[in-house]
Amino acid sequence: MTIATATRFRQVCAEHGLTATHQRQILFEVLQGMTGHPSPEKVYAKVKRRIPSVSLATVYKNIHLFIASGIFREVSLHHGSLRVEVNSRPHHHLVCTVCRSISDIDEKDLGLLQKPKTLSSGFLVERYAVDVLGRCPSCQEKP
Amino acid sequence: MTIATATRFRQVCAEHGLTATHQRQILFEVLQGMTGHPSPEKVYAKVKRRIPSVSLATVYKNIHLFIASGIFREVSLHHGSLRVEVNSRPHHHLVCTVCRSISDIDEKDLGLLQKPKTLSSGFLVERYAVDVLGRCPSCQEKP
DNA sequence: TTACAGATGATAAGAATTATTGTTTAATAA
DNA sequence: TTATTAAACAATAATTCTTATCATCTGTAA
Ligand SMILES: [Mn+2]
Ligand SMILES: [Mn+2]
Ligand SMILES: [Zn+2]
Ligand SMILES: [Zn+2]
Repeated sequence: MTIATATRFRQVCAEHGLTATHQRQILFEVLQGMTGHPSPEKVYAKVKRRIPSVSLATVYKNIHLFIASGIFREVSLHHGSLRVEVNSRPHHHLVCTVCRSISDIDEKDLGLLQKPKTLSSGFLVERYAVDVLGRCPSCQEKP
Repeated sequence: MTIATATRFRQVCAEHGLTATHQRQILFEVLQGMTGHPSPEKVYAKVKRRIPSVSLATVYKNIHLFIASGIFREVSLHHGSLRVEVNSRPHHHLVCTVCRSISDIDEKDLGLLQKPKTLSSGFLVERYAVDVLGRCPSCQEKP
């Protein structure tokens, strides 16, 4: 870790009211150096190289803390348990970032996309799934 | 169950090459009668009212079977484990429906949306997350 | 009707995540 | 600097969700 990195980490912690612990700093640096969408286990493996005594629970807790603070995001808000889609109409989803409730919105009511069927990357498109992220009516009351 | 429903179920099974068992029929009817995005436990509870001896494992297995056959969908392809987003640029995701790999696509390269900031439903929009579902290059080889 | 591949129910096992608890540490003020 | 204390930590038990195993049963087609 460079002095600059360390300083920036302390700044980030100050901004979000977090205690600047050694474990958090290494986790922060490890995450910044990773690509893709790593799992907690993958992150843990990397942190452990630099802090052999680190606990998996600490990695989980601090990933959640970083996410709650907005320092990092999670890839998907619905990574929990399996849910069955029983609505056969073409539709998308309104996902509340606070309570994680999911409600349907008809494709036409969203009215926003012209969907390219091919992408330069060689990916064969089947369909688009849009999550509109935000706050549901009942979660707008408390700030 | 009406005769019509039973007949339609047999037809669906025939189309997809599935054995038409009693458990599957009740599951099918229960799913069709539900709204929202039920969990396997919720579905199990309803099936159990009509077949008290049914096993949770059977419900899981047949939900997966229905999904694999395309009779129902799952709400999200990434409902597995937590993944950290370490890419801070505005981007969306290409999700392979076969191997479930997730790769990034820059917002501008997707180039498709004009995003309404308000929705009639009273939902407060923060941002949009688009999953482009389809087949990644390596999964296009096998049909 | 019978044979049998495939489905079911009971339950053990596994994977991912969270809770608990005793110990250690970072921040702050004397 | 050192003492104080709330917060964070490591270790690990517990919980939740899902899948695997296996003995028994059943739907299908000959
Ligand atoms: Mn839906
Ligand atoms: Mn991404
Ligand atoms: Zn909400
Ligand atoms: Zn693929």
